[in-house]
Amino acid sequence: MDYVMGAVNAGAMADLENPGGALSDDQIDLGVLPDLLGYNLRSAQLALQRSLSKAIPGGDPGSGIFGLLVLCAGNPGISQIQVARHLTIDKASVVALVDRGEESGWLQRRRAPDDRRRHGLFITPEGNAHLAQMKLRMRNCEHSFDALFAPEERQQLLTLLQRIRP
Amino acid sequence: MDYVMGAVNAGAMADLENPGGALSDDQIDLGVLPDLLGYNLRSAQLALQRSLSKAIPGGDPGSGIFGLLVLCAGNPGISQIQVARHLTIDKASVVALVDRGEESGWLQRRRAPDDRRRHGLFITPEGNAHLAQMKLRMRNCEHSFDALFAPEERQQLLTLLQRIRP
DNA sequence: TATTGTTATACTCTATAACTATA
DNA sequence: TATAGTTATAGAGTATAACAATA
Repeated sequence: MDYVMGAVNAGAMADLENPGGALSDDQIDLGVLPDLLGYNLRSAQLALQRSLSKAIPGGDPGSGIFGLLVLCAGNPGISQIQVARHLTIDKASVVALVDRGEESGWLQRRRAPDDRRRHGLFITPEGNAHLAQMKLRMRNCEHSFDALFAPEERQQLLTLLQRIRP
Repeated sequence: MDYVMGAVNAGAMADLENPGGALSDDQIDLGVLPDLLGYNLRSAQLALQRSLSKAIPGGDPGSGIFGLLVLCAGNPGISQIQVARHLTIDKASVVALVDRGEESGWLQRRRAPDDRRRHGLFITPEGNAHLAQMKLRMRNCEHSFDALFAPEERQQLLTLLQRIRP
C-alpha cells in the first residue's frame, strides 16, 4: 500500500508547498519510476539508441537492418518467419525490412526448392561488406559504454537482461 | 578482428553446408547479437512492454501517460520542458502527451503567474485515482517478472541500467 | 487445414523545423 | 536574444487483419 499511496501523498504535500512557482530541475521527484524495471529499461535503451543512431545509420542492433544481416550472414537460407521469431517481431514487419535490404543490394530472396512457400534469405558480398563495416562501428560505439562497467558487471547485465527475453 | 569476421566465416561455412533446405529453429546462429548491449536491451524491453500493454492500456512506464502522471503527482506545477528532460524526450513530444492527459481529465495546464511562458502541470483527483489504479496493475505486472531474479539481482540490474542513462 | 509470405492499414513514439508569446 | 510551448510534418517500428500460394 505504501507503494501505491506514496506519490499521491507526496503530491498533496508538494501542492501545499508549491502554489505556483518554478520547480528547480534537481529537486524533481521521480516517484516510483526509478524502481520500475520498465522505466529503467526504456531510459537505458533510449540513451544507447541515440548514441548508436548517430554513429551508425540504421544501427539499432536487433531491430532494423543490422539484426537482419547478422541473421542472414550466420544462417544462409533462413526464412522470413524465422527472422521474425528471432528478432521477436511480427512476420509482417519483416517484409519491409527485407524489401529494404534487397533494394540496397545487401541480400536476396530465393524461393526455396523444397517448399515453395518459403523465401530463403541470402546475404550478398555487398551485404557482407556493409555488415562488416556496421559491426566495426557498432563495436566502437558499444565500447564507449563499456567504460561504465567492470567486465564482470557488463556480463552480468547481459545475463540478467537475457532472462527477461521470451 | 575475431569479432568482425566471426559471423562472416560462419556464414560462408553454413552456405556450403546448407544449399537450400530448411533451417531448424533451434540451430539458428544469432552471431554477435547476444553479446550486444543494444540487442539485449531491446529484447528485454519488448518482452516487458508487451506484457505491460496487455495488463495496462497505455502503461509503458516512463513513456506515455504513466510517467507523465507520476511526475505531475510528485511535482505539482512541473513545466512541460522539465517533463521532457526527465522522460528524456523532446518538448514537442510532450505536448501531445499532455493534450491526452488533459482531454482525459487527469491533469490540467495552468499558466504560471510568475512566468507567463510556462504551463504548470497539475494532476486532478481523477488523475490521482487513475494513477493509483495504474500503479497497482504496474506493480502486479512487474511482480510477475520479479520471479526471474533474486532480490539483490533485481537491484543490481536496476543499478547497472541506471549507469547507462544520460 | 495450416503455414509462408504479402498487402493494406493504423497506431505509438520520437524527431526536426518553424512559429508564438513571453522574458 | 533566449526560453516555453505549439504546430506541422515525417520517419521508425510495430501490430492486426485479410489474402494468395503452397503444403
